[in-house]
Amino acid sequence: MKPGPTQQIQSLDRGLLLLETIASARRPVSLADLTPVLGIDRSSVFRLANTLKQRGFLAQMPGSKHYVLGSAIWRLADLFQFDNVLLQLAQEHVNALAAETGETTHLAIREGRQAMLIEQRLTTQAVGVAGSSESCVPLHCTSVGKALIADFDHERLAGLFGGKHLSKLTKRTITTLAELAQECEETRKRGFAVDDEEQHEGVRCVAAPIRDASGQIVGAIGVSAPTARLPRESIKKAGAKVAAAALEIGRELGNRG
Amino acid sequence: MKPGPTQQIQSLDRGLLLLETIASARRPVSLADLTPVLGIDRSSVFRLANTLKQRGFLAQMPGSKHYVLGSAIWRLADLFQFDNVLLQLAQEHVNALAAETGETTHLAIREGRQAMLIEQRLTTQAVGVAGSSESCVPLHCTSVGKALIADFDHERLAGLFGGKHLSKLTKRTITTLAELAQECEETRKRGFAVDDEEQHEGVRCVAAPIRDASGQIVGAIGVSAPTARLPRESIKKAGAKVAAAALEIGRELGNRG
DNA sequence: TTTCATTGTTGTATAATACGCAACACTATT
DNA sequence: AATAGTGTTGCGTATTATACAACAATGAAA
Repeated sequence: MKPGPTQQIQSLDRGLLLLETIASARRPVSLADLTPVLGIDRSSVFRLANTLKQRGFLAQMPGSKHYVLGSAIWRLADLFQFDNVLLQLAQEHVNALAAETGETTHLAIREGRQAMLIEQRLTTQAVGVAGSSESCVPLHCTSVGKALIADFDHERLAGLFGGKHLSKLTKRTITTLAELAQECEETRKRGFAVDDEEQHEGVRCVAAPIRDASGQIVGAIGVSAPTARLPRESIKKAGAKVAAAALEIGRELGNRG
Repeated sequence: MKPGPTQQIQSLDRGLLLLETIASARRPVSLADLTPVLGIDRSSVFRLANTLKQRGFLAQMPGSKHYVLGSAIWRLADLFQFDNVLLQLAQEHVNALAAETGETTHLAIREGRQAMLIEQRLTTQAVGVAGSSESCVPLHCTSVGKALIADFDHERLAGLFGGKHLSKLTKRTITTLAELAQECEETRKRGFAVDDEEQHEGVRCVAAPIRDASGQIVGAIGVSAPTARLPRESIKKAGAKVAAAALEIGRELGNRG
C-alpha cells in the first residue's frame, strides 16, 4: 500500500504563510488584513503574529500596529550565506579543473566525520571514476576527506573519531589514527592529499584544502581518475593543479571581506 | 489586575527554533541532531522540518537527508529589502535637511489611504512642530501625503478614497476629491507639495515625492515648521530644498540597479 | 460630546491537532 | 546474519490551538 503524504504541522504552516504574505506586500500589514489570509479567528492570527514577532521574524515599527519583516530574516540569510559563497566561488574552478584534467572533480566540505560533496563534475572520458552516488564519503580514505582534516593532529583525530574504527575499504586503506595523523602531516607538507587506491581499488585521487583568510580549512577540491590515467609519477603534477585551484578559491574567499 | 503575557503558539515557535539552529550551524544538519534541540520525539521534529521544507524555508541537497536553509529565506529577504533600502539611503538626507533647516523633518511611504512616517528628525528650535505622535498621517491634508499621491488623477483618487469623506481638520483642509485632484496637479507642476495649515493650524509643511528609476513615487521627504518660521514667501525656497533632497535620494535609488 | 464601529488584545472551555509510540524501511557496521 | 542508527508513516490520545466573548483603545460620524 502506498504511504500517505507526510503530515504537516498546520500551525507552523500558517505562521510561514503569514511571513510570505507580509514579505510579498512589501508594506506594513495590519492584523485585520492578515486575518482573512488564514481564514481563522483574529485572536489566533494575533497569537501567531506575536510568536513570529517574539522571535524577531516580524516587527512593528514604533507607534504602529502593522507588521513588517523582522531582522531575523536577514540574520538567518547572512549566517547561512557562507556555504553558498563557497559554492559560487568554487563552481568555476571545479568546472575549469574538470575541463583541464578531463577527470571527475569534487568540491567538499566537512560534516562531522564525513566529507560532504557539494559539487562534482564527471569525467568526459569513456572509462573513468563514475562519481560518488553518495553525498557523503569517509574522511580517512578519500583525498577530499584527508584534505579536510589536514590540520588535525593525533589528539584532535582521536576527538573526532573517538572509539570509532577506521573502516578498511581496500587493502591500502589507512586504519589507525597514528597512521592517519602521519598522513595529515604529509598532506600539510605536500600541500595536497592523496588517495592511493584507499577508497576504491583502481582509483587514485588528489585533493587540496581550501583555506579562508584566517588560514582555516573550509573545504576541499579534488580530482579522481583511474590509476592508468593517474600513475604515481603523475601525482605530484595533478596535486599541484588542485593546490593551485584551492589557493585561488581561498584568495577569492579572502577578498570577500 | 495585570494582563498575562500574550500566548505563544508552541508549534510555530518550535519551527522557528529549527530555522535558527540550522542557520547557526552553517552546515547541513541531520534530523538526529535537530531532535535534542526541541526535546520532543523525532517523528514530530521530522514533521516540523518537513513543513518548513514544503514551504521552501528548509532544503535538502540531492541525495542527502541533512537540512540546510531553503531559498524562501533569501526570497523573503529580497522582497522586503526595498523599504530598508529607502530608509538607509534617505537617512542621511533626512538628517542633513533637519540640520540645514533646523526644522522637524519626515520621511514617509504610502500605506493605503495614509502616509506612514518611517523616519523623522525633530526640530532643535525652542518652539517648533513637535513631530507626529502617530506613525500614520492622512494623505489629503499633509504635505508628505500630498507628495505621495502627486501622480493621482481624479479617477485614481476616487478609487483610493472611495466613498470615504475627506476629513476636515482645519478651516483650510481640502475636503473634496475635485480640489484634491487640482492640488495634485499643482504639486506635479511645482515639484513639491504644500500643507498650508491644513492639518494643524499654525503649521506649514512642504514635501517632495521621491521617485525611483522608473519615475514611480516610492516615498516622500518633508519639513514642518510653525507659520512664523515658514511664511508664505519662504515656501518656494523650502520647497526647492526638499525637492533637491528627494531628487538626490531618487538618484541614489536608481544607482542601486 | 456622545455613540458607534473597528481593531487589537486577553481569558478560557473545548474541538482539533500535535505528539508519542510502535512499526517499517533503509543504511552502515560488526 | 544480526545489530544499531536514522528517517518515515500510521494512529490513539494528551495537549494545545482555536473560537468565542469581553475588554481596551482609537477613529469617525452624528
